[in-house]
Amino acid sequence: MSSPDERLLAELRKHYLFADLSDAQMAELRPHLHVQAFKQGETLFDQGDHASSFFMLHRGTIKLFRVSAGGHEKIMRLIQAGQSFAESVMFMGEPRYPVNAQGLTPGRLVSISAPAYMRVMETSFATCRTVMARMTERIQSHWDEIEALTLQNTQYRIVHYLLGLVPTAEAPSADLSLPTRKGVIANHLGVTPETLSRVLRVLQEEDIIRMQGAHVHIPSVSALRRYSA
Amino acid sequence: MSSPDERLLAELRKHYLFADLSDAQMAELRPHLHVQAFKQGETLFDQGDHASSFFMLHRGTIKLFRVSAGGHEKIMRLIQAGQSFAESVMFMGEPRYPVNAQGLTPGRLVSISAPAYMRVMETSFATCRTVMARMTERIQSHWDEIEALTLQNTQYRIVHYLLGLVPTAEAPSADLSLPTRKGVIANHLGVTPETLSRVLRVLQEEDIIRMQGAHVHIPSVSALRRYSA
DNA sequence: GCAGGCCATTGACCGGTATCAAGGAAACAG
DNA sequence: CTGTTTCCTTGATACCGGTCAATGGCCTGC
Repeated sequence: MSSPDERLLAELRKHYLFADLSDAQMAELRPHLHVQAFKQGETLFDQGDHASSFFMLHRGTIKLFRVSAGGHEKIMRLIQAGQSFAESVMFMGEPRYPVNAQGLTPGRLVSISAPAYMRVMETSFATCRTVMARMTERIQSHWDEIEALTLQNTQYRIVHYLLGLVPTAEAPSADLSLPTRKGVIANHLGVTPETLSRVLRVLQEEDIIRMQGAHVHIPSVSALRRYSA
Repeated sequence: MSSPDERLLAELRKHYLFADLSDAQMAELRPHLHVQAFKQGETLFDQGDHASSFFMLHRGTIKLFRVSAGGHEKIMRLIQAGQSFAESVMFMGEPRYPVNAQGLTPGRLVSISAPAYMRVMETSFATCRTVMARMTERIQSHWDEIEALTLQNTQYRIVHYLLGLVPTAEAPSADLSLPTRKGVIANHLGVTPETLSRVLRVLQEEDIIRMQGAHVHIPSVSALRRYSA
């Protein structure tokens, strides 16, 4: 746990949470930022924990998840380097983390004091507006997920997940790497690893995709897109 | 389509969108508010429509829903009198409604010009903060819904829906009316009307609830709560 | 190089929920 | 009051995806 150096600070300013802040505002915030390393499998916080900070992930991968009464786990969100998470604790009367967070890999993150950031935001409507815009995007994506869970079958969800990983939307073909283990992806999509495996096999048998470990080759993105219609 | 009268204006000010505004701010907003009646079954907007306003429902019930490629419908949210909806269009670069909206009953609503409200919000951090807090609540409820869809069976979801309708959390027993038709509720919960009917029958056979049309009597709320564990 | 562990795959089976189809009850119009 | 419509209920059946169990592949550490 230490303060971020100049280099990291410069990187932070590219993130939407800090992009619109003045140098003075940034300086005010600086003492309330802390860098923290974590190990693979390390618990960062548990659902229900009292929350005074939110985070920006610098290196590594984190899963945000909930656990059912029956002990089953559902990954709500996978956090990759450069993404922030748990900003919402800023706006809670009794701030508690709504999910568990655990490192999927070792990594480093920056914790941001929620009250301190809130004070700065009070003097930056531009930041306010950006934060609200991001929250709106998240709400949209939740609606998309709820729609997919109720209206579409698993094959559709898996195909759409793959399409979401395609780097450039226009290119006719694509090559991509799965961002994490297949079991984790399956859980995130709300299916079992067995089902994911079976669907991917069908896609390979139909020559829609080709796989080699975590590497996926899509000869025709439009063919894959047609497949989910 | 007309301007709201004094009485309605006073009612609006109880709503979180207007509660923190000064008289001057309210006066500035007034020309950008419009009252509008709608009929049962009337479409208020379609998903993808260009959006320059959001709404506050004054009387009646509205469904926000999406339609799958196969023509199936999923109700994302049921709006009751006093609730606002589609505020998020304020924060979009290219504002388009993310769902369809249709009247389930006849009713009246107030439309609010998104850019006008945004201008006012710029001068009221208190309102900003409240809006962000509401968005946070919505995000939480989406997470709850996603968790329920992936981690819990339909009986659990239905029981929890009933528990959410109980007026006072403390009372040992409860009486309540379903807010709309059962088919609509079933769709909102992501099940078929047949399944809802069957689950409700089981709950009645086990003497957990008693039903008479849209009226539900719960002899023991804690027994019902235990039922979903 | 070999043993052990983790992860992915494959197969057999089961169960929950949707679907299809029919009947019944309540609301509504004439 | 009666016919009509809409909604709810009930039953029979099908199917998707989960669960359980076994195998195989890859990586790691010794």
